[in-house]
Amino acid sequence: MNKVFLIGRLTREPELRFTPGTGIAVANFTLAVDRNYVGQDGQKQADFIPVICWRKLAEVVANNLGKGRLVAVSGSIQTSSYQAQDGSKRYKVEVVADEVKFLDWPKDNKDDGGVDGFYPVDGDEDIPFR
Amino acid sequence: MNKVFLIGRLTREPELRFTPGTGIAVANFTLAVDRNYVGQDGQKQADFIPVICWRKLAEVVANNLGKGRLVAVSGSIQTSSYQAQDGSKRYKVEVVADEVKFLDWPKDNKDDGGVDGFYPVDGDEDIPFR
Amino acid sequence: MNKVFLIGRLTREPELRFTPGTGIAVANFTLAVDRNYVGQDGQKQADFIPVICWRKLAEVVANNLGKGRLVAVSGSIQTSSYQAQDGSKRYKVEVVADEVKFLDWPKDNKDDGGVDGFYPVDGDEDIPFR
Amino acid sequence: MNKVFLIGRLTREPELRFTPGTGIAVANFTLAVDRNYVGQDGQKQADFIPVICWRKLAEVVANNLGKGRLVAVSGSIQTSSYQAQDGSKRYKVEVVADEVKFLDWPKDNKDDGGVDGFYPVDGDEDIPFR
DNA sequence: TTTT
DNA sequence: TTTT
Repeated sequence: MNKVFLIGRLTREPELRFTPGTGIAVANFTLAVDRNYVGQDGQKQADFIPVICWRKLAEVVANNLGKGRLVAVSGSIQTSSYQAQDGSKRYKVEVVADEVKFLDWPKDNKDDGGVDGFYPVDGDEDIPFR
Repeated sequence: MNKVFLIGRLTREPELRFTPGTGIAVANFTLAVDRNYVGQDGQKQADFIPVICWRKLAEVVANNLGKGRLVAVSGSIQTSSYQAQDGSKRYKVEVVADEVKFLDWPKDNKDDGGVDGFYPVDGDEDIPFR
Repeated sequence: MNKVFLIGRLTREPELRFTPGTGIAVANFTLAVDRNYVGQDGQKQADFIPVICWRKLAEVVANNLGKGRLVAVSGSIQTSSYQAQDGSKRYKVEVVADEVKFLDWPKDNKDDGGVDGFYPVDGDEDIPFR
Repeated sequence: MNKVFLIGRLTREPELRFTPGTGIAVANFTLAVDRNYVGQDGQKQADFIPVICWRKLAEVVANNLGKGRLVAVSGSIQTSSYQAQDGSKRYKVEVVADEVKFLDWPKDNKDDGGVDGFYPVDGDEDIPFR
């Protein structure tokens, strides 16, 4: 069992890429998740969690989310290792999202029509994926 | 919201340390969490997740767990940054445990007496903490 | 381990009561949580989950939330049994909240001033409790 | 979002049934989940949570689990209403499992062969489902 | 109706 | 008895 639930805001635009041979969509973003407590010396009060998602979910995320947007993410923790430029082994820990739920919608958003009624209004729209 | 649930096995003995000035106990271990799927090319089938715990929980973990033990962990994801030896900034992602539940007990364990039947057998013992 | 995470909307005002002798605050509400799928025959598309909370959290909830508000709840499932009016034994299953995070704020809300910008806007406000 | 994680023991054998027309497998069981705290007056220290599962998972559960077995369940809370015998409306709250992980294996178990190597040993075996 |  |  490996389950994660996060609610936080994107620190920047998601990055969308495609796997070289197979052309599968991958999106990366960082989620700023506020801590409930404050550091005794005013230190960092948020965790900045790297999130990755794949395929249809990657595209929905890349096409609909931007810096500052509030989302809920469910998924799991994935670890991997890779070779750094200096040849040393480095370890990566990130969250693989399998659901991303939009929890707000920009107030100044003008585009509130949307094709064929699909439109993530009021955070009550689930992302179709997989 | 920042919630994590893991079930897996310790890859080695937990490391117990104490904070310099204040002497607060900290334990670190890595949890091997099996994936449900297998890589198409026989790749890695487990995630190796760094876990940290504090105070009483750190001591209970260090005194009772060892390599191969099966546990359930609940907690949250914590990120931090630090200076690497070469001066570059590096990022760390780990799980801060706030509950660790023992789910097995070594079969070859001889010490199965304990006062008045109190003994963390069968994974039904909750770790008192905080 | 007994952990629950929900995101949904209140179906009505929370009910605030106090325990008879001790005067401890208790609040009850129902959370409508949309399902991701639709019934093949247009059946119910939401679960209506009973939630209870205690003490300070009960008061914050009762004083700040109303019908239609979007929240995230973390807690656990609690079961109990009781005597029905006809003397038969009945079983109750509900969620005991230990965190409630506000995820929206009513649009027509006039009270958006607050001292020095502190105001639970944008779902980024954590409920202090316990 | 509607997510549940439980670790507990079955209070009895699972019940396996099949839907009337379509013959889909359904299994029901109750999970006894110990509470971390004790009632001030020695009250109940466990929650008895109704769990339902479907199809392949229902069959695996019914064929492999019995009273007292320790499992981890992930799933969601589902509510429904029905007509009681006296005509009154009654509400049901239960957990729909989508993963069940075996965490122990009976000590006195003689049947440790199993067809084609499939055998839930050491709690490290995931239930294949869906 | 409750498990260890 | 159900929310948007």
